[in-house]
Order: sequence, then structure tokens, then C-alpha cells
Amino acid sequence: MGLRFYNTLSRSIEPFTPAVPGRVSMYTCGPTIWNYAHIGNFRTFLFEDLLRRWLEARGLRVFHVMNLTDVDDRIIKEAGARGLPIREFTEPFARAFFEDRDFLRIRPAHAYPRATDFIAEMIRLVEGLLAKGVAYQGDDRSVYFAIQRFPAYGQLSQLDRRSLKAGASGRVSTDEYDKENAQDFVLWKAARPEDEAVAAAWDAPFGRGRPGWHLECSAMALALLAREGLGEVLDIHAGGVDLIFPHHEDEIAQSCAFTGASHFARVWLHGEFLNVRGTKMSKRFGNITTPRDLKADGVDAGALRLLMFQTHYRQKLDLTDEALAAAREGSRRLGEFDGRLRRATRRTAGTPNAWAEWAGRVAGDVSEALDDDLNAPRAIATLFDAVRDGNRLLDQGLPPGDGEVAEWVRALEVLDVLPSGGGGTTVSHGAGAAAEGAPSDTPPTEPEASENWARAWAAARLTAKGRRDFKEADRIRDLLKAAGWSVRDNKDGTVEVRRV
RNA sequence: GGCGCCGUAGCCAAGUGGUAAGGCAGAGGUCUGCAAAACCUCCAUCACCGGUUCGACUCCGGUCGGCGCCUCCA
Repeated sequence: MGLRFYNTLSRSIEPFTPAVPGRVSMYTCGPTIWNYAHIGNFRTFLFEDLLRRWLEARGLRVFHVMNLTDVDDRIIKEAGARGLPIREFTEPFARAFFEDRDFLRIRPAHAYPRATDFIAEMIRLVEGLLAKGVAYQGDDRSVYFAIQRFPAYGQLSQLDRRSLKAGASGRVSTDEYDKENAQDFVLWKAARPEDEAVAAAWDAPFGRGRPGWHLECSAMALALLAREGLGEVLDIHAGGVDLIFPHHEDEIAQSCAFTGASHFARVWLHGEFLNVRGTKMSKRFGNITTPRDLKADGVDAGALRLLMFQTHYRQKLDLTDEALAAAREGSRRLGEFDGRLRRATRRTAGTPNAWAEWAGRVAGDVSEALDDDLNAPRAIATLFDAVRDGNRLLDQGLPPGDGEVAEWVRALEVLDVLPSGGGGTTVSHGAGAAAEGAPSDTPPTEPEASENWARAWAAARLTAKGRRDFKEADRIRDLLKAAGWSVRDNKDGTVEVRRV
């Protein structure tokens, strides 16, 4: 059936065809670097990572841009409180964002433009809008976009079908405005002393000030599209559902009014929220958890990715310890099978037919699931089916060929949900561990020494088992367990120890 | 008040107009010195009430419950 996505613009699933064959331009709204991004934010970034990976797996060359918002009210306020220029204030959070991104194995975008690096482009955009008469300067010197002069306004959020209740969100007071129409949005905010204090003001023909929130995405997307020779319409624009209105609606208005094109992006994808006990994770609700918090708690990125992808991106997902534990266990099982499969691979042709069928099913089902609006939960179900069937074949002693294993690897690479590193080490007979005599009962603290220690005990267990001294063997297992190592006797007579 | 989403087993979660994927947990079993791992078996009638239909969990209407957006929140 081919690749298809749910397009917020049409509220329906549509076949996806990039404007330039073989290439995809994709812009995703990134974080406002005023603080550490929480995993709610990262749920969206993870969904976008999956999108990116699948497009690439489908053979498309993706140009992915993610902006970093480094000037906004919160940043100015926080920077002011610390007496720092905004650039200096945001820098550590930008770095932290990249660290968290890497921890979660999110593939780096091709560009991470920062708003303050594109002031000139934004000014040009505002000038263009003023020239076209769709923008005007208010009495406060700020520049606003006049939505009544842009008839298509509201198509994304279906504004024509709703009546806005001014200030209903309670997040902004309605009387702060100096606009012709309450729904007009600001393109350029006239500079205030607080802005000057933190170097958040720039000169412009229409007055000194700083960009409004929406402006950066339009300016940077258009600038980077032009640089890549990809026209002035994005193939895909993605973000969280909360950005549909007003952010993306306003981006469309200012971009299309400027370019004259009918679209700013042909496909709009929006990811649902990550909830905590039913309500969205948000700084203002005080219920946030950051990737670094989870990392500190020993949560693995593979488990986290599995958890996120086991729920469709357009469904709300509640984060709980139980769900996290379940994902950890699932990730472990996938990793266990992956290791077993790779060890059993043989490099020969003419593999048993059962494996060929197995591989075909993995590739076909995963592909069909992800093609269908990124149905990762279904793709993961396929993976688990493959684990069960594959283990059964391996139990029968049938080895897979590399071609079949490659199909499994390809499917896994898109989701990337295996546990990271920390595999066990296997000790076989005559490991020479006894060379230095019996290891001490207490483990060394350094990781490497601790591993040697565990290996030594594993060898000792092997020896004890060899003389059928099961009491001693059990004692060793308990001792290792107490030190945080799991023990497993393999069928081939080896002992495997693994950090828990 | 407006717009929209959701309500599937103990927990998480796909899905289809024809009688419910997958994961975790749990129970029993095979294997094992014992474990572990792996495999096998078992574990739902899809919030409620109407309607349409030969047939609905899937379509329509309503009720109840949860959630989101409504000007700078992924």
C-alpha cells in the first residue's frame, strides 16, 4: 500500500510523496533551551527520530532541520534573574539537550539553527510582510500579523469551526495586547529595558526589538530550504500536538503570506503528549522527569525507546514505573534473542526454508506496520513474534544464514530498542581464573576489577560444578548475586555472568 | 463556552463490520543438580444505553468517565 501518514491538515491518512523524488525536507520544532528538556518533550523528538529513520530506511534522502529556540519570554526572564546575556544563559541547556539526545539514541538532525543566528532572515521576512500589507505596526511599535488579511488562516487548527475564548488557557492575560484584532499575533516585539539587559534586542528598519516565537521557524525553514535547493515548501513539518495552535497555524500564515505558496508544509505530523497520572507532563504542573533523571536511576535508553514506541505516536502515553519495568524486561528479551541469533549465524547459503520464511515475515510485517502511519506498536509486536519463532528454530538447532539475520538487524535498526552495552561475559572451562588463587568474597569497586572478580568466581563455579560440589556452586552464585551479578549456566557448559 | 482526542484482560497496548495482535505480570508444564534463559499451555468479549445491520468491539445517536488545545507549552 505504500507509505502513508496522518496529515493534521486534512485530518486523514494520506499517501506520502515527497515533492522532489527521493528527497524529503523535514522540519521539526525543537526545544526552547531555557531549561532541561523533559521526557515529554523527548517523546515528540523520539517519534520524529522514528519518522526520520523510517524515511531513510525506505531509501529516501532526508534533510532534517530542528530549531533551537534561544530567545523567548522565559529565557529573558531567567537570564535577567541571573544577570547573564541570553546566549550565555542558553548555551549550557543546548549542550544538555544534545547530551540527552545522544543518550536516547536520537539521530542528529542535519542542522540545529538557533533563532538568534537568523535575525537578519527574520527581519527580511517581517519587511516582506509589512510590504505586502499583511503586517502592521502597533502603537507599542511591535509588529503584528493581521490574520483577517490572510483568508486561509485557521486551516490547520480548523479555526473556522471553533470559537476562541480569549484567555481561556489562563496562561496569558488578555489585556496585554496592543493589536487590531485579538487573534493577531506578534512578529516582532519592540525592545524593552529587560530585553536590552540580556542582549535580547536587535536593530531593525521597523524598530529595535526581538522576534516573536513563530517567526524563527518560518525564517529558518525557508532559509535552509533555499540553501539546499529544495524550494519553499517543506515536505514534512512535525511537532507536538500543542503546537497545532497557535504556533503552526501562525507559521503557515506568515510563511504563505510571504512566499505566496499555498503550503508551508505539505504534511503536518503531530505527536501526542506523554502524561503522568493522566495529565500532561509539563514544567508548570511540576510533574516532569528528564532523561538525565532516568539515566541516573539506571533506566536504559533501549527500554525507554521501547516504551515510547509501544504506544502509537498519536495516542497519549502515561509514564509509570510499571510500564518502564515492563519495557525494560521486553528490551532485555529482545536483546537476549539478538545475541543468540548472531552467535548462531552461519555464513552459508542454502539456509533452512523456515528461516527464509521467518526473515520474510519480519521484513514484510515491520515494513507494512511502519508504512501505515508509523505503527510502531504493530512493528514491535512483529519483533516479539519473531523472537518466539526464532527461538523455537534455534531450539531445534537450525542456524539462520546471514541474509536472514540481516533482515532482523535492518528491522531493529529503525526502532533501536535493544538494551545498551553491558552484556555479560562468558567463562568456559580452563579460563585460567584460578591462577591467582581464590578471589576474595568482596568485590572490588572499580568496574574493570569487578568484572575480573566476577569472571574469576564464575570460573570457580564451573570448577565446583565439575566436581559436583553443588553447595559451593550455589554459594558462589549467591555471592555474585549479592554483588549485583546474575549467573547463568549455558547448555554448552559455559557460565555467563552479567551485571544486573 | 468552542474544537478535538480517548475509555480493549491485573498493568501497558494494537486492531477489524463477521465473533479480539503484542508486551509485562501471574498459573501450570518441558529442559536443568538447583536456578536462569528459552519453549509449550492457560488467562478479555472490547465503559454504559439505544439504533443501523444477517452480523458491531469496530458505523450512528446519547450517557458517564478521563484528557488536550483555545496566543508564545513537545
